[in-house]
Amino acid sequence: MADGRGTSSHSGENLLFLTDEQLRQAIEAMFFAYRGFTADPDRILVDMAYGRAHHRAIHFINRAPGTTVNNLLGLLGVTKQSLNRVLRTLIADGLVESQVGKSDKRERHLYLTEAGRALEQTLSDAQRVRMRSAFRDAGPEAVAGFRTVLETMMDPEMRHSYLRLKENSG
Amino acid sequence: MADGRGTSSHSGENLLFLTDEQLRQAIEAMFFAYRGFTADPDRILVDMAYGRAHHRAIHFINRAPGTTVNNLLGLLGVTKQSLNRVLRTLIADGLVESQVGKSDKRERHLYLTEAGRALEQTLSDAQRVRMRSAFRDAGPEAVAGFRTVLETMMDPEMRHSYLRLKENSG
DNA sequence: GAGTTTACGTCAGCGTTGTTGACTTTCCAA
DNA sequence: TTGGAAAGTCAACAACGCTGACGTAAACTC
Repeated sequence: MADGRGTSSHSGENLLFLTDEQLRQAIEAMFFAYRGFTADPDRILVDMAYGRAHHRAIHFINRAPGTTVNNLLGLLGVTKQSLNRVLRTLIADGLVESQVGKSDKRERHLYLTEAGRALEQTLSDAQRVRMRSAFRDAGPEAVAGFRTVLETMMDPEMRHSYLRLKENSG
Repeated sequence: MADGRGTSSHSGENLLFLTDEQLRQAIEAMFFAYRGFTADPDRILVDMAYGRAHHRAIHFINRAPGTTVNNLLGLLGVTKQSLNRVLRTLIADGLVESQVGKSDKRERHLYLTEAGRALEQTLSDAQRVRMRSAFRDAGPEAVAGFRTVLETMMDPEMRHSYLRLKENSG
């Protein structure tokens, strides 16, 4: 493995395909691309007092309106305290509304306000511009492959969350 | 745009293909997949006193041995002070060696020590396991598409750095 | 009905990693 | 020889993760 030729013991095209060098390049591509992926919303957020964590919270509240704090915790993969710090400011700033649950009053259901939806739109528009142009340049087949690989790269739990969101939104 | 049908004004398959909903799903896929992407090395790093920033520095020093601090700065996209904090600990711990430049003595050329290479191997092995398995499951065509989209998603500067690294190692 | 668990909020403290700003040292080049 | 680039350092700060502890209310379970 340390010789850079890969651990694959298959023959034919698979050996070429799965060399350590190819994988290393993909790792770098992932790193550089993710930088681009977050760059546009980040630029918008610095002008406000918000960061990437706020963007993520807003994104998922928009995707799953009425979601509970616990549910959101699972999606974001952070601690309650970490999320709370973000939610507190968003609620205080009138971007997010927290409603006590009807059937279970311990739960808080989260919704974007009008202002919250506006910010979400601004942020996701910015992010989609880059995605759309990359998708257009790469072509439909490349995009299909892109999504397939991303899905298989997720942790199983996250894949489950991802697919559930996908189903509930068409 | 707010109606969720996309900004595309083209007709035919492109309209279906580039809906805001499709793009939104891709954004989520990118988010969840990146979490998986970093999860394995992160697990190794917590046991040491290191974080993701150390991993990135080690990765690129390994990829471009003898690179200068300034060069590394550009690749990582962080400030000199931020990188310096990381490099200092890596040098103190004997994982990275800093050599004064011969032609230009202001420059420091960075190399991994034996111990540094060992850690790099451990980290990238862990990261490659997931990539390799995702690539195998998704198949060669999906992988080609994956890489195409990632490359078109990068900022032009980053794409240039990426391609340069690729040439020098491919 | 009492005791336990669950959901949520909060306080305090800490670590990593990013930022600016100011300053010094070294050294190349005009 | 002087200006400026490269590198390093110090200080201060912010975003955003974390753990641990504590409190409250509601829901459950025996």
